[in-house]
Amino acid sequence: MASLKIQFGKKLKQLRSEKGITQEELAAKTDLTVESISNMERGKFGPKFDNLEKIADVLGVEVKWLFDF
Amino acid sequence: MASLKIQFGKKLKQLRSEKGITQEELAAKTDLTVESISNMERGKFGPKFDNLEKIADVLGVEVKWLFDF
DNA sequence: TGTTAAAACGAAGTTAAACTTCGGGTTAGA
DNA sequence: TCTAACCCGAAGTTTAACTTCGTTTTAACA
Repeated sequence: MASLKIQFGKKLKQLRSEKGITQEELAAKTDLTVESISNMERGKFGPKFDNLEKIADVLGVEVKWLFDF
Repeated sequence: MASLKIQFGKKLKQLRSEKGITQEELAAKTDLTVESISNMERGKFGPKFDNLEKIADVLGVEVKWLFDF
């Protein structure tokens, strides 16, 4: 079973794609860099708590759906 | 609407209580201190990603249920 | 009332993971 | 080709998570 970071990354990428927004747009709206978003989607690291909330807000989903896998 | 840390903290406390385990037991099984667990439950800070996974494991729930509120 | 376990709480210091920056490489589509 | 979007590694920075120490509170119980 893949690690939580990997699973979270895949879900993040999936939800972002479904919303039709780019990594750059997500980065801008969360005050993060594109590299950080990329790293999250590839499971290199997970977001800290405050950014988890920001990401969910921008994607327009509840946090729990980022962990629905 | 309460912040994510506050909501998460309340949910953590609720799930831990339901399982009938103390903060000390949870701390021991997650390699954290009692103070850290206490701080999380009171919304002072959220766990980092790796510890989020550990906490869910010890409580015997999927991560997403820690964000179900 | 007195005792104890469990948890709350604050302050101050440490650590490590999140995050950035820089550079180059890959993929997919027009 | 050309370009937008994304991948990827390495090295440095930042800051929130985490610890440590100490005190206080709460609730349950003899």
